[in-house]
Amino acid sequence: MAGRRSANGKPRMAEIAALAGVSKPTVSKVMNGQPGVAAATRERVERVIAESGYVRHGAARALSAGRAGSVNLVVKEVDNAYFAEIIRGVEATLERAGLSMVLTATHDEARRHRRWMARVVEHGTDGAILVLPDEHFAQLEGLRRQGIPVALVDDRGESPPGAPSVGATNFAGGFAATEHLLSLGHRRIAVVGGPPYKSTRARVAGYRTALQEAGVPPNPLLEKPGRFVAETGYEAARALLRGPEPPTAIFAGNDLQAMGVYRALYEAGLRAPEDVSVVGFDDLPLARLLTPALTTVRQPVREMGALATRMLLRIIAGETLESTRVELATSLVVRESSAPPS
Amino acid sequence: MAGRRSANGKPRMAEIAALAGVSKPTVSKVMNGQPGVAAATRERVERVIAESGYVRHGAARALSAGRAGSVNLVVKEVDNAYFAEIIRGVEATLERAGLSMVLTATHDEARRHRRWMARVVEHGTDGAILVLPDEHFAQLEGLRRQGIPVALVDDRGESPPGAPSVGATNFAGGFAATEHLLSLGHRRIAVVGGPPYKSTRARVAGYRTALQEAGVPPNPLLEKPGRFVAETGYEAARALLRGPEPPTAIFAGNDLQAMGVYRALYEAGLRAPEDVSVVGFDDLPLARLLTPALTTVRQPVREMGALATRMLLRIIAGETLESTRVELATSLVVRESSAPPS
DNA sequence: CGGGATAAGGAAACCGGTTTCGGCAGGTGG
DNA sequence: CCACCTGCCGAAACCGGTTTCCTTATCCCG
Repeated sequence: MAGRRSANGKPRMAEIAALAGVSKPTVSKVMNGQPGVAAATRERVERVIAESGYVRHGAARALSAGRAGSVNLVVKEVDNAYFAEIIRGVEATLERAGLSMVLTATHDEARRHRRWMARVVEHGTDGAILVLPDEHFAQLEGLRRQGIPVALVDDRGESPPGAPSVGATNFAGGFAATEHLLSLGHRRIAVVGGPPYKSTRARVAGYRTALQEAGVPPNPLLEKPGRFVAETGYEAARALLRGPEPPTAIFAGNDLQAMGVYRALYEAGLRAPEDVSVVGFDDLPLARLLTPALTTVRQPVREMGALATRMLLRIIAGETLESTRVELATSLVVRESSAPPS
Repeated sequence: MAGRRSANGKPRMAEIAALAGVSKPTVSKVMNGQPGVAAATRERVERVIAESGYVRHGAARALSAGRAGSVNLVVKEVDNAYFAEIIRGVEATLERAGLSMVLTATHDEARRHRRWMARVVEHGTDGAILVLPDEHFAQLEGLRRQGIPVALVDDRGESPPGAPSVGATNFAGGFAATEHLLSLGHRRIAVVGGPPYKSTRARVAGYRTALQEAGVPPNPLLEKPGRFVAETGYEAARALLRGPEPPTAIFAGNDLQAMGVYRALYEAGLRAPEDVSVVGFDDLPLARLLTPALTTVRQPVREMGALATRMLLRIIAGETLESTRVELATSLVVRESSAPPS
């Protein structure tokens, strides 16, 4: 009985076929835009589909066609503007390709690696995009051994061979930020670092190089460690401001840290940029909303997500990528938080 | 040949069965923890599974078992702290339940409704969570007619019957914020509204009621419309500050608008809270990071997402919910941006 | 007008699990 | 010693599409 509905009441392809007076394969061909169907037949089937509001059963499609129709995006945290921007870029690109996005958060807990990896694999996605992966090489390799194509965003520079990765020109960004402060006349420029990613180190390296080229001797007291959260920017700035020779400018490792720096200044009764200039990194949407609006190094985060997605889609499609590592350009965005020292 | 691998090289259940010297159904029972397997057999199968790193094929599982193992979360935008918090709450709850989260963004484009609805249905999720749905009743009804359980977060108050919805006590929040400002001695208190959601109107209603109870006559000039983006808070505040009788306090419709208010104050050379007190709504993570830290009405956004998810899971499990509408309590969080008028 | 090429469409196999149902072995009670 | 029950396990059907392959109808040209 082709006209019978499935248990949950959703119409099945066989029913559509019966209504249109054709067979299942013909309906399938119509829905997938494949040739081999007469124009009149095609139109008739399409009308029946439209009228009945028929939607294919995803799982069945995935099973028989071998594609899941979804890509898994793995981030550390969801509630973080940086990751949100990447999610946005990935989402937009997948949407255009007609794929769904499955979001997995690792919460940065090493012991959960196996869990989410199993989840990713079991959900049966067509590929995975990992952002700032902390995972060891071996675990990534495990994903790929399961036959799941992988693309990386802002990785630590240990990508397994064959997995494309998208980053930004962090060195150039750190250099530009520092050069900007130097050109304003600053000499005592502090920097707040981030976690030991390759990208973070490159930013600090750019900072050091810019100082060196300007003939400013390096000062270890002005280099503070941190993580990519506001608190560490706050702590670092507090320590710096209380130090023997407080800086006239602070280059924060990212925009969130810069917010922490703002807070430290606020509590100390100081103002940016009058007393201390502040420069961030990332140019998250909130950077321009802060008061004063934050001078920062723009990292095309959304585009990085979009590009990684496009690369992944090409791998899934079976194409071979010419370059497996791409770095998008950073650019300095001068706003209100930087000015010549008083 | 049970030992043969599938085209993509992933081991299949038949292979595992062969390795363990049992049949497919037995492996299936073991993996699903079903009875009818001797302890010794179970252990043997489990060892083989562990050793081979076998992971079930999600699509096949979804097809035959009738459950997809994923829930679709539909939001307007991904790169918005409010939605990010909800995503976080949903993600955590689903993760605990062993389900995957599929994220769909509507981008608030009415003409795309059919598109994402089709995507949601076709991906074959077990249920959907809609946040701040703009959709018409009929379209929501369409989703449910497809047999997809739905839960709503912060809806406009037109939920179709049977779909649970989670909100917050917006009226009480608006009331508390205004009462706080009144108790500080403010009388000229402005409010910036949001889009015409039920929840937004309730906030303004709370504001009006608080003023009324305090014997402060309503002043239409102090009520500005807006949307939930920083720009409208900025515009509204600018207009208010330039008006004939500028307010001594501004109650922004949400935290993003409050950032816009901050900017307007900054550009006017005014400070919060010395010149103008500012109160927000939501208590997004960034509220406490701003300078001055924002006094705001806390809305348990993450919990709202988590609760909606739990309700959805119960519907999926076939349970009947006793109450279909839940409102979580808001609470005033006093920080630095509010003080007595000077 | 006959034979080969081409296009349209359908029957059946298949994807990889889950579920149903029946068989068989071993234990128990009469 | 036999009938009956229980627990363990596997053969086969099934989920709802896609793909392969073959049949049939139509067309074209010598």
